[in-house]
Parts: sequence; C-alpha cells; structure tokens
Amino acid sequence: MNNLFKALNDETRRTILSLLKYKDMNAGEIADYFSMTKPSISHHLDILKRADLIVSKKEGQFINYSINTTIMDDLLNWVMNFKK
Amino acid sequence: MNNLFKALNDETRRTILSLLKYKDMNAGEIADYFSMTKPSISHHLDILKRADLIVSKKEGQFINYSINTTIMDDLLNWVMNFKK
DNA sequence: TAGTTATTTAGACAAATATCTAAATTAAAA
DNA sequence: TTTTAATTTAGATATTTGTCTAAATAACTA
Repeated sequence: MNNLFKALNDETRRTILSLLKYKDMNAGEIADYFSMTKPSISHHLDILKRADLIVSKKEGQFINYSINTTIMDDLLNWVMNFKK
Repeated sequence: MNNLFKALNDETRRTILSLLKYKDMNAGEIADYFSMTKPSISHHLDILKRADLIVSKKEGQFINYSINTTIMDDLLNWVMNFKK
C-alpha cells in the first residue's frame, strides 16, 4: 500500500495514468505531453512501475507503457473499508 | 485531490484513520497509540484535517477527533474512473 | 561501421516532509 | 490564583522527493 499511495501522491504521475487510460504510449510520447525533461518523466514512470500501476514492454527502440488497473482494486478495497 | 493523496501518503496517518474508524478519540489517546511525540501526532492530525479526512471538536481541555468518511467518496470516484 | 534516436542511469541540488525539543495556549483542579 | 494537564505552535534538523544536466545504453539507419 505504501508504494501505491506514494505513486499516486504526485499530479504528474496521476496525469500519466489518465493518459494511459485511453491508450498505450511510449516514453517519448508521454514526455512530450509535459513541459519537463525526459529523465524526469522516466523517473515518474519508474515510480509508477514500482507501484505496479503501469507495465512496460520494450518494442524495438521504444518502450511502451500501459496502465494496470488491477492494482486499483487494492485501493478500492482500502477505501471501501472506510465506507463500512 | 492533492491534499487528499498527500494526507494518505503516510503510514501513521493511515493508521490514525483506521483507529478513528472504530471510535472517536482525543489527541492524547491517539498519541498514546504511537511511539512518537505528541507534537508529531498533532502535525499529522493537522494534515488529515486539512484534507477533510477528520474533524475536530474541542471538549473542555480535550480535542476530540472523528473521521469524515464522505471525503472518501472523492477518492472512490477517482479510482472508479480507472475501472471504466 | 558510424551516426542518430529513444530511453534510462547517475549525480547534484533545492524544496518538501517527518520528526524532535522547547515554548505558548487553554482549560481544569487544588 | 497557582499549578497541573492537554494540545498546539515554533523552530531546528535529517531525510525524502522532484527536477535538472550530463553520461550511458540500446537499437535503428545510412
């Protein structure tokens, strides 16, 4: 749960997730969306990956990222616990 | 959303929430539960309050804290957006 | 093979965060 | 009214975090 909450505690990372919700993107496409350097975005992708919120797959010289919504179930369950 | 995710991104604060889930507690009772100074706990309570996750009510020399689960709905909706 | 492109890794640095001790505030009790 | 108790505020400090530039890695292209 720690990694999950940590990953979600950043606006840039939450935006990345909402981008990937609509379609898979490679690292460069994601970086182009932000006014931030590629290394910074790479770092955010790493944190999202560590939280299992996204999955990466190398395709040629590109690295494709896609969202993993199953991990959201953990969060869903956590929240539901407070709604009785 | 920022304040909410920030507040939840800490094990101590999440534990405080799960304590308050069962019964209201005053600041001292909450602090007694942890091996941490009262000022530190007071700071955590402040962050939870700013995120509207808890509510405080002064009763005599005590300050009673209770959970506000309605704010969890925001989080619930946010998560649901990813589960389509 | 040499050069270009996509991405990450490494290292530095400023800002944010969690914690502490000491002091201030507020209310009850003696 | 003086003291005690509950809690917060203030200020200090070490750690974590987000961002950057420069360098490294890996794969495509001419």
